[in-house]
Amino acid sequence: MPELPEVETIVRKLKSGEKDFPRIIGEEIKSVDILWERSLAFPSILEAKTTLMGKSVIDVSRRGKFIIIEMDQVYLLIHLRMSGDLLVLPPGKSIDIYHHRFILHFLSGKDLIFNDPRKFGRVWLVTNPDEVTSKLGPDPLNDNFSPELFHEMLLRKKRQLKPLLMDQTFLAGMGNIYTDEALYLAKLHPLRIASSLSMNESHALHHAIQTVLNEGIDRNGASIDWVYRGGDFQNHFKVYQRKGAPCQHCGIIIEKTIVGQRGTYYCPECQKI
DNA sequence: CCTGAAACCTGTCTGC
DNA sequence: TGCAGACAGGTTTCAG
Repeated sequence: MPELPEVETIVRKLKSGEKDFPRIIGEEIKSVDILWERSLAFPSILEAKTTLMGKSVIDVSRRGKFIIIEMDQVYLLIHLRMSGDLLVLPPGKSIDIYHHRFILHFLSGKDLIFNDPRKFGRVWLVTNPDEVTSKLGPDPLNDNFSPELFHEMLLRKKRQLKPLLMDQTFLAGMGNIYTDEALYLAKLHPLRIASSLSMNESHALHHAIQTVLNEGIDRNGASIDWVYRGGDFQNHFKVYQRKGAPCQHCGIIIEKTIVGQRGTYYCPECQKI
């Protein structure tokens, strides 16, 4: 389920809490369960459990699609990949452990659960988040991500726009849905070569990226199929999963193709190459 | 540097 | 009803 808006939504819930999802700031760890060993990317299970015991949560933040849980002298990083999700159970509440991979039990009785049916998600325990996130490109919602910077970044790349925008070392946070939506908003074909964009086209794409991400966050992310629930953005897609439906701008039928092994939706009239 | 394919996984949906 | 095959919000690795 997770692209930047879905991850941001989860981070905000972890920090502030809401009904049936209590906050975890200040919570002290009593014990750790690791139910699928490969979910822990680093370090060893023994070392992770030993280190985490007795630590308290100081803050929760996001870098690209990584969730960063700060504790004393150590950081827990979580990447949800394709099917991961986080939930926090109030004291006394339990749930079927189907697909649970990693659990932090807090002294208060709350549980932080990493649920991940497809087992692609990963957890890291490191003393410095940079050990995991240093290769990421700029965050598209960060103040330092200016239209001018973006244009310079694009000029240096002779790559197709769609795979480039999804490359986390280029830009951190875009995934398949929001990339298609942003390219549609900017009226750019997914196969356009990045270095061929004019200043106006770069700026339009910059604006489109921030617009779709902010709308996604405002709507608490997108819920699709059986994986993620809670968000509303799926009801506002302009092209994603709208193959065969008319473009809201020109009325031409939305098409689907494959780009970089990913299903790609676009309007052949509004997004000419 | 860039592209495409395969691998890592389970669940759901479609079509025969 | 059953079953094979396609497909799914991501990333890494490898061949060319």
